[in-house]
Amino acid sequence: MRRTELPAETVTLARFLLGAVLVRDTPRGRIAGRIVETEAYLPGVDPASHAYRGETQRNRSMYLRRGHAYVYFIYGTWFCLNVTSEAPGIGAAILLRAVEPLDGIALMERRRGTARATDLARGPGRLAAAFGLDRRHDGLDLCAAGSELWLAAGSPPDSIEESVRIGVSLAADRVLRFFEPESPFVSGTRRLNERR
DNA sequence: AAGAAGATTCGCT
DNA sequence: GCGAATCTTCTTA
Repeated sequence: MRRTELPAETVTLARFLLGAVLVRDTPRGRIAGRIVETEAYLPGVDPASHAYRGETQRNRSMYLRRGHAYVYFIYGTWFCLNVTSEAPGIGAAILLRAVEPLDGIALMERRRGTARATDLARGPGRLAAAFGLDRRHDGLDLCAAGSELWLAAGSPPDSIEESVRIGVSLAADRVLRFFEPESPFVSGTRRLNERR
């Protein structure tokens, strides 16, 4: 698989990442999935972004140059993986919400405790769990040669659908979620043009 | 120092 | 559909 070059603007990157492949190379083998759902957390004024109130210990990685991993822990149980999206010093990122499992499916099944393909990585917490991601992966360069976790070129979706972001209470009306509408691996119930 | 909220998921009703 | 689980982080509600 070939590495990808990333576009330089957050929403553009959120759309670009659909169809790209997330890869983790572990001693037990390769885990890979095709990205089918993303959410943008914008630079500047975005009250829903972890970077809205400035840099803190937790969101430090969001300020890395585009193409780095920002992994955070939430609800006492789950990790979520983001791809940073702007220039160094600007806090912004794309949340990876769902992938279609491609490689390492047995590893994913073991980590997730299910064999149902559409439940392996549908939702950001499940995705990170299926890939075995945690704090160790925070700040990794997803475009670096030899990186354990990296982004590969894939196949672009036939079409892209948009909606409001899922699970956010602030700036809840902003249409910043992007997904492949035909994919059964997409999370959430808000599909197709729902823009509450 | 303490408390509330959170970019979620799962199981039960 | 609703609430619990579970704990880190930030704010001071």
